[in-house]
Amino acid sequence: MPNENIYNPHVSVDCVVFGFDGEKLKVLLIERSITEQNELYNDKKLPGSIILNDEDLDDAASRVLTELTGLKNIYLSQFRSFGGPDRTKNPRDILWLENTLQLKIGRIVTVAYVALIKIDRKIQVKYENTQANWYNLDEVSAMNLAFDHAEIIKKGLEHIRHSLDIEPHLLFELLPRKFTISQLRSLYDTVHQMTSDVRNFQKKVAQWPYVVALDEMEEGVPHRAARLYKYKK
Amino acid sequence: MPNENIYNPHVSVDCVVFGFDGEKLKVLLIERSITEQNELYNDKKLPGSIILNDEDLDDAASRVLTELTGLKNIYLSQFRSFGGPDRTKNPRDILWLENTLQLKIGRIVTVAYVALIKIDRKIQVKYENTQANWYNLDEVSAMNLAFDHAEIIKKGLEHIRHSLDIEPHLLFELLPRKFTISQLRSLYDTVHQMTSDVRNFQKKVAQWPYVVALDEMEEGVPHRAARLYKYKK
DNA sequence: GCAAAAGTGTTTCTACTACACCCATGG
DNA sequence: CCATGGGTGTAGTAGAAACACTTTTGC
Repeated sequence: MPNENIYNPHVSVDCVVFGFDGEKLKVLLIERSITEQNELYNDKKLPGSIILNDEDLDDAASRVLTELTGLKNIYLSQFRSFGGPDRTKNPRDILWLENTLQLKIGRIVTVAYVALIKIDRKIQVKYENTQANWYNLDEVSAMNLAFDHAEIIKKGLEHIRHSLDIEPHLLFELLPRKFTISQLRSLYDTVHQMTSDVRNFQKKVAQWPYVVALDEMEEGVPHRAARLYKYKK
Repeated sequence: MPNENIYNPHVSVDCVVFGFDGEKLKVLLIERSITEQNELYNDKKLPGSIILNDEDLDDAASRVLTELTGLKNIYLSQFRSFGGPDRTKNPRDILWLENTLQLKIGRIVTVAYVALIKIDRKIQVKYENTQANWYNLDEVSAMNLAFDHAEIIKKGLEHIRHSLDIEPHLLFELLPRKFTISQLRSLYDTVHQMTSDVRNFQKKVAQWPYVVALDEMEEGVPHRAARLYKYKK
């Protein structure tokens, strides 16, 4: 198998890519099709890849994201590795791996990353015959997912909630460059699983020096237009 | 090489084991000796191991700790993986690995754990001809360490400071079963890199329901004896 | 009796909570 | 003119911070 000199088939990276559509947190999943005993089987998987020889883990995760979205400068953070000996034992997953990689596969330890992207950026969601789509996080538990990807998403969500809690700057990775306080509050509430008071929230962001008001208003809304703000590091 | 059926030589675990001696945080390191070109070379390394085939990552880390200390029920938490392609390229490290494991070694991705242990427990610090010792964390940066273990310790320290901050229960993993408020405060201050006020600290722990006063006092101290407390979950 | 650490209260300040009404705009 | 979401202030509470002296014990 020629790929053995290019790939390290013992370690992979997987990315839990989060977005925010104004109402809910979403995760980017790749559609997967497997023909198993002449039956076509569809499920989803996380964007990921086994690592290349001589490739650093962070670089592998960046590569996956760039190939998937066409974007650079995405917030990306390693959060956990998954290496249970059973995680690559589902026959469907083995079949898919060996077809995709043209490699004999044993146990794969995967290093998982979370990424945050602005869902409004027109991302190229196609990559090597794969189609990616955004899904609400609360739908994910009812889906068929490859490997232990359901578990990875769950842990990734916990991790990113915690990160967004202690590091509010990261919230702006999920919002458009220009946003209203309502959008920010909606995101904040979603992340913290609460409904915060409008006035108290305004006070809170007023003392975040990195949220600056613009001389611009929302347009095309059927009610009073809200002021736009931007994030300034 | 016969070990190939037992070990997975592509993935390892390393444990950053923290202790507290009453004054400073310490880390447990293993003395390593290498004979290189007829010269004996000494340095230190983290306790660790490549994983066994069909062994989960957490199990591998537990195994390392149990073999090292003889203890079970140690707080242990995965915090990060390190997989730079250069981390196993130092000739000294390669030599040591191949001698120790009797295996040809390529790149190894390591999954790092932090562990907390009560330094007073008489641990069996010997294991397979290795000798382990406690070192102050501020001395570590000046030491010769194997692989990228200096980096791993640094990241582990950051991680455990954060964990101890958001989860005060973990402080008691580092203290003796019976402790004084001073000891607890000293640990707290070390972790948080501050010097807290004595009275405010007493008030704070008074409302921690899991710190309970005992009917016992310190003994053998050349001043007023302090009350002893215990941690009750 | 003195050195050394234990133990104890009050005040201030700050951060978070609760709560209700008028405003601007599009249709 | 009405429906929809935007935007504003005050009072109360709870938790953290500042701050100094008396107590106990061994030597």
